[in-house]
Amino acid sequence: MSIKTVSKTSKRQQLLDSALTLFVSQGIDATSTASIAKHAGVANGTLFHHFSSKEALVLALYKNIKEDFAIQVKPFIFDENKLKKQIKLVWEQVIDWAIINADKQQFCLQVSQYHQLSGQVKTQVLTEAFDFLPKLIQFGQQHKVIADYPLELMIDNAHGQFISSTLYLTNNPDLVNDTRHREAIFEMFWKAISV
Amino acid sequence: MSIKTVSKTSKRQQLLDSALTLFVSQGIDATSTASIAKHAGVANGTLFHHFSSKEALVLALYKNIKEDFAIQVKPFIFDENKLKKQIKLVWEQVIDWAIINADKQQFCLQVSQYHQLSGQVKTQVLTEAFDFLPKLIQFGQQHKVIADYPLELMIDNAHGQFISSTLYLTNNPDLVNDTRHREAIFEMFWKAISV
DNA sequence: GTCTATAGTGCGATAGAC
DNA sequence: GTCTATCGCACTATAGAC
Repeated sequence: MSIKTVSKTSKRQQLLDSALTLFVSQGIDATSTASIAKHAGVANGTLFHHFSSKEALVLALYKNIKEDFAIQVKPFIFDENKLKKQIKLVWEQVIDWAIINADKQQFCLQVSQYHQLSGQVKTQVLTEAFDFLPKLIQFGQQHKVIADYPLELMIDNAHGQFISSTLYLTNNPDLVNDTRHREAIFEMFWKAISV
Repeated sequence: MSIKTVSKTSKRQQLLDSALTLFVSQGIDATSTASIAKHAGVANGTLFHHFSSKEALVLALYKNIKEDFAIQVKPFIFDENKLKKQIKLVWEQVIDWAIINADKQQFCLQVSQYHQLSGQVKTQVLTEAFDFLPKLIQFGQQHKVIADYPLELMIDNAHGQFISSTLYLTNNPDLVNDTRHREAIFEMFWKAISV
């Protein structure tokens, strides 16, 4: 890897990092491309060399985050005898990721209401990154551990409970390591989706 | 009520109606005050006579919607012997409202990510309008029908499941009257919050 | 209370030198 | 690949006539 390549990657990454910081603190629309470049310590025009438009920057950031997130929490094998434990582990990992990466989680919520990106594109990013989710649910349904409600509905419900749980913990940081609250959060989720 | 007053109320309401339509189809930030005035059939400056700023317009619209919503679904008395039925009724009313008023529901989601309005103001609107919600949950907990998880957590969880359920039905309009799906939606919610 | 006209600002994106 | 400089446009909010 040449020095040039390192420099290239670096400026691009600096722009992504600065964009995340500013988007989360000000909102996406309220953050100008000029302010992102300034915060990243690069020139105005450099941003448009790496990203063809502001929308393209937002999408690239969104994709990076969701793909990293999915890789970190993806379980590789399903074990029918330990399925509840396995799902609990995934659930706790997912919650922990969202607490530790509160800024990235917040940005993803912003993107969900960012009209300049089409719903189709956003859905595609999600379904490609989280392809293991339908498999895990169907596996649980086949082994009579997960209730057999419609698949899409269960995914949306799980997503909704994930978001509300992480918002709750982010707004009450002192409860992140409180066993009673963490157990209650998982219990509600588990009772909802299990047989 | 004089003709003048009627006319005043009318233009103001036309502005609110047009704002809702344009916000939902384009996003709040992407909708200019000029385009709202044009859509409402009034002059540019008239908007700023009724609302001191764009933010004030957004807040007024948000308050109107949340207060109307809360009034429509608020139960007046709690009956310990029919509590599950009563909660199911409220739940179905709440879901039905969000489906019928899909634009208003969508706008509320946009507001939740609208940084120009402080989180404090938004929370205040919600807690004042939905003051019956903590009372209902605590009543259920006292009568051993609702699980005694922390109150705020249950409210957030219910809110999360409400949002995911209405998104699911809005994206799949043919399922709105499908009994299997509607039952599954309530069952997940009920299992999560009940003892 | 409603209008027209516009002030004043800040934005996304491009051009062209290095 | 990075920079400086800037174009052209759209926006919020105000001023002042009616």
